[in-house]
Amino acid sequence: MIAEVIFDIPLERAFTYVVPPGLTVAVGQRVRAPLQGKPRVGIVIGCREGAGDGLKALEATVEPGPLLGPAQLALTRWISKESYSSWGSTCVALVPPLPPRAERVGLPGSATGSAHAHELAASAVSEKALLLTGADRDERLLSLLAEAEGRGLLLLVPEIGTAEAWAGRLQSRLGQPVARLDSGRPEHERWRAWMALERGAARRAVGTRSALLAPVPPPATLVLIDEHDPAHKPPGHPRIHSRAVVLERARLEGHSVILTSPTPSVESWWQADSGRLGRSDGSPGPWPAVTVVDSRGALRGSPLSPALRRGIEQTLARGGQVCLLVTRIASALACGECGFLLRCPDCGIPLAYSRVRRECSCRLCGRRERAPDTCAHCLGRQLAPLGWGAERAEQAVRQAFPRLTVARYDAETVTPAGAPRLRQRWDDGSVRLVIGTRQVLKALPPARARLVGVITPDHLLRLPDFRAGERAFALLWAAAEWLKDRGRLIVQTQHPEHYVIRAAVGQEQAGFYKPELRFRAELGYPPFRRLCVLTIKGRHASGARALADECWRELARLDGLSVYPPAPPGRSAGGLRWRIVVKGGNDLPEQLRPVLTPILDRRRAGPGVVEVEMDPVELI
DNA sequence: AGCACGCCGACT
DNA sequence: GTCGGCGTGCTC
Repeated sequence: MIAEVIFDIPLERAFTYVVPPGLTVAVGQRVRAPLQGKPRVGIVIGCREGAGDGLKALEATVEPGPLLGPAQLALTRWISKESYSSWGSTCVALVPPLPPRAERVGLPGSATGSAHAHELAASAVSEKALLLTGADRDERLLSLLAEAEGRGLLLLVPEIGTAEAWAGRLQSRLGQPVARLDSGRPEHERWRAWMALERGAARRAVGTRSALLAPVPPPATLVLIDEHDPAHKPPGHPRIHSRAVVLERARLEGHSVILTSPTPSVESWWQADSGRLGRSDGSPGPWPAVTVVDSRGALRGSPLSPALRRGIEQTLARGGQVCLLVTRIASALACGECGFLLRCPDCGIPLAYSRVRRECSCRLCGRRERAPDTCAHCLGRQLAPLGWGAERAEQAVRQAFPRLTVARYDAETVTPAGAPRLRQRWDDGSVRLVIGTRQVLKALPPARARLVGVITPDHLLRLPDFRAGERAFALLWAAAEWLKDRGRLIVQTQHPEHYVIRAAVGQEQAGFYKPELRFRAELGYPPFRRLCVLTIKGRHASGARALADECWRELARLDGLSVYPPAPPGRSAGGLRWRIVVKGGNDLPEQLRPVLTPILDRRRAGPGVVEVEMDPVELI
């Protein structure tokens, strides 16, 4: 007996092993096999009769039966083709963690098969998918799930923080235990939860990304919470949005889908507009009093306009709490004389400036360097931070309110372990004012908050990223929804007439989606066309340039695409790194395949490497 | 001659 | 992704 196995490596090929006597394996099963002399974990994708002369032998099976049925394997193949991630890395990323040592199946093992190794649905009978918006969406979701009592359920959240709350809510509403597959739980628990689903001992699960393929019996309901959240396309392989996977899985296996979001992605809104997705808007919900502060000509030296400063003083005097929102953690460093913006010489994006550490760092390549004293361009000495990142805003607020206890909440300052401590200090009122990025709204309860100040969303509105408006809209809407009608929302902006600002503060969704869809249609952005970004990295500037030109020439020969010429990411003259943006139709991955496959297959044999990002969430 | 480093092919 | 073989070039 011979088995074909794929591994977590960036290669499309499978490796062939002989199955030793006493071991039984099936397609979809997880196994250990030697690769480059060391045992590694892979997935069996094929079995056939044969002697297997000269082949190495499988070492062991990990579970007694397959983890992935035919339908899930077909889905992983689809994900791999859509995302240009190898089939092996796709499969390995989407199966549960390894079992605890005691539960491992050694030699010999027996293939028991799973309770429901799902076959492909005979006819794709996925009921119409539903998009839930509105302030009461969670409650309406729970009602829908209660009506579907007895069906399987897989509820996917964008990050671990919300998994616990959802598990609790489901349990108290539906009255049955919910399997936890989110990465917030220990590995052995996640493995056991997956196995319980496999056996049919559980049929409801809450999870994060790695639970996308969890075995729920069809027809089940697949729920994607906060479908607009960029966290649904996290770093790492496979590079694909969970929304796309959930919709395709439902089609293949015959599940139904519910997407929820206060501010749906423009893609999903459009799907609903064109009838491919049902939309249920629910009630608009309570809204805060909103003040839009026109900060044109102001805000040079302080993140606090007089109106916001007064608002903070009054809120504190009445015993309320304050949340100040920034749109990014770090500021950039710019020359006050010539306007030169300090960028990473390799990557071309502005370097993040930390005044505390007196250093600049690159978000892409991780390069760190001491903050310079003089401008490399004009030799001027007026280098100053640009924009209100969390660090700089915090310093300014501490200066303005020296006797106030101020806390900062963002990915850089708060560790998963430190979050409960801050939450405690917020709950007991020892922290009266918190400055943070949008995650702060999920981490802290709004009960005693009476003021939210958005320092400014202008940075988002001016980014050369077609999704920036959507992100600004989502931030403002989330801030208002958090506060409800308990307080005041103050937005400082130099663009008070911008449709993103007007729609958000006016609690009027159509005011955002209508002009946004028009803009995207005119310029050929999603959902009207699909995007792909190629990043070309070379060891030498000349090689990188040559490879970028080659990619560009080859792509330009394909029909039905718009291919933009190679450009350094960001605005500075690059060298080692180039970026090519491609626009195409719904089948963009297939359109690109004849050109990309030979180039990707060369790997490091060429003058550089090419990375493919389909459907990018941010273009910066 | 001896070693460090970087490049490149191979992985069953 | 990761390992190891091998060539270039520098040092003792």
